[in-house]
Amino acid sequence: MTRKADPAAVPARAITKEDVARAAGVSHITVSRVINTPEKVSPATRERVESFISSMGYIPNMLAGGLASRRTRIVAAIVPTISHSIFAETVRGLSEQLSLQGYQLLLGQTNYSEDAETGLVEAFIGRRVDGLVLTGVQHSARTRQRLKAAGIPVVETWDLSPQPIDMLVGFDNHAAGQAMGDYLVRKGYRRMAFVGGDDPRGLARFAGMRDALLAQGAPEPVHLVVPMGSFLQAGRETICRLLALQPDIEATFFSNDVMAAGAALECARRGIAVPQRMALAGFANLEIATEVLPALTTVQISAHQIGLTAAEMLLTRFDGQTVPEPLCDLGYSILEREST
Amino acid sequence: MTRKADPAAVPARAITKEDVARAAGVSHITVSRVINTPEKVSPATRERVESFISSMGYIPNMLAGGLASRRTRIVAAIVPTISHSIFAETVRGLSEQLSLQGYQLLLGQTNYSEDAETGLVEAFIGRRVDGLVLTGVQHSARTRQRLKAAGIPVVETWDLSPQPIDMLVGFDNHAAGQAMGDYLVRKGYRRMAFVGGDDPRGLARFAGMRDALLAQGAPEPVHLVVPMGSFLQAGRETICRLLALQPDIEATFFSNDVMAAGAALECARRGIAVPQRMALAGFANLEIATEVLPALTTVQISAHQIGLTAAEMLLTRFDGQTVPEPLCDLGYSILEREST
DNA sequence: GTGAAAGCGCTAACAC
DNA sequence: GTGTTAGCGCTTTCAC
Repeated sequence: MTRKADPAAVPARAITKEDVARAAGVSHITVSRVINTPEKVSPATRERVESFISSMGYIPNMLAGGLASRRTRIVAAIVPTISHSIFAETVRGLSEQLSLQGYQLLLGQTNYSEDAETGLVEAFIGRRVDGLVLTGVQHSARTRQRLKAAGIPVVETWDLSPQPIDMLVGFDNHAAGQAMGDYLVRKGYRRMAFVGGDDPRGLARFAGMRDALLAQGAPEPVHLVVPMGSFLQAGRETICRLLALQPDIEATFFSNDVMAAGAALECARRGIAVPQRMALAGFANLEIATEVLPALTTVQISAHQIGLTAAEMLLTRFDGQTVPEPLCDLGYSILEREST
Repeated sequence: MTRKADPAAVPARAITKEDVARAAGVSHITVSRVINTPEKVSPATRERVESFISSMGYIPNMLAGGLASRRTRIVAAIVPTISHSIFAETVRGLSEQLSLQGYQLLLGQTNYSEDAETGLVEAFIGRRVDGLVLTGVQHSARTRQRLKAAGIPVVETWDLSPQPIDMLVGFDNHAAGQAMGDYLVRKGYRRMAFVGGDDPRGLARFAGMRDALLAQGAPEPVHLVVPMGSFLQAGRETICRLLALQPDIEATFFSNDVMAAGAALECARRGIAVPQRMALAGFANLEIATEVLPALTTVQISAHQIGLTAAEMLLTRFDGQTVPEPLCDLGYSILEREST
């Protein structure tokens, strides 16, 4: 078997529009039209070219296309982490909606580091992505400046901002924390704790809760900051620590459902009655919040919808249109369940 | 305020190497060298060029670079779904390792559809990704052929294959299922069930379990196929259905820990003693397996390591070197906990 | 309906 | 150490 006859042999160079054009007896621009604007080609040539495209296994080089057209059909998303499902739903929504229109998703993870975000933004601008989805509204000066200079559509998510870079889809973290604080006070809890990360959204939720408690005459809540990472375990360990240090705490509000679920599991293990001895509340209304025992009171937000809406905004802009509501507040609501 | 004077104005066109070169009084190729091979430029010019790069906010166009160099520094990964953490850990490992070397991750989700995978593979080849990471070893003929023709490094993951496309890092799903079957028989269980999706890996795990039970003289296990989606809930519902239909089942092996955890939660809710009345086993050793009550016996595999190893294999190949062990079996082990 | 020419911004190969 | 030349494969613009 000679090298040449081997059908599985890897060709030295990929097939180009030129190759297809030559085979079909047309110019490469006609091949381009068959792919991008088929209505501008006569049915006869179109069919011939199409048959050659498929028989030769031609796959257009989108790098070259993007360079020439200045459109890559790539959207980048930057999230703190893809694990533990908090942002995974948003990414899923984005990816679903985008792929419907032939766009691809470039993914970046910051591990909650602003420097990492800055680096990723530059890398993605270098890739000439058509649009960018950011988590949160707090970004380095350098990021904001680069984004402005690049002039590409940007959607900030998961928060609201007085000065958005461009578009935004999220909800008010401070108000959501406040609403939970109000709710817990109304339920009769007074001595409370908040457990969350030191990211801007977690801090805003705490501030909201604290404001609510103080306004209602309840004591300042204990604030426990946990490193981002293994969430269930963090919830379990935190509730232990809390009960040891401040046995009089009556309710704990966790910045996310996974941590709250970890706490609920630990309470079950140690025979701590929830909510009688300790009430538990979470954030995000993830699946685990309804499934754990007792089911968790939580703040319902629309993680998946954030992704869908962000994608729609971007697609509208790519289409040359103006987004009617570039600042979208998806809101939140308190979901009362058995844990409080 | 004139348009021109506005410092925030978006320039008509992005800054190029040419622009930087002109400002620094060198040729564009020198700018290119400063960025790609700084050691080949004299310290004096290097510093000057660097200062212009940073003051002008120049970001290289990697589209053009990729077209010219035939290297995009992009790796694509295709997973069934990013939600529910089963593959999220692999993606995280990949992304971590790749970003260390300046590579970016293009992500695709198939929702367990082979057609979707085929489409994504073509789209990614069109983007001229430097490498591709696939989930599983079962792919359409078209996918295999496209991949072969493209000649790019490919890593298949999460399974073993007699005929890998290129490289592979995974474990033997059949053997893992068998090991769990053997273990459960050894523990004295006889009437058992398996719950999983109809994806190749889930089916292989079931087949392994069945082979083990039959070989040991236990009855054929009941096989419940569940749609992929909300896993905790699926686990809960399945265990209800199972107890209603086959009350004599003594142990259930779930194709993933999240489903098994859902079942454990439901058993707790209904006062079903685990493992006395019903033993539960999961797969993957996710965080939830250790945190749920009772902690779940599971098959430990290395989801994160799969991503790391895949990235290392690709990087080695990008570096022009040969991967010493292109077929990597990461193995598995039975982790015995309280649920069996 | 189809094609020719120009150029997107960069790197590779080869000069000097 | 630095520059010149020639593409990479495509789309855009303008002819025909």
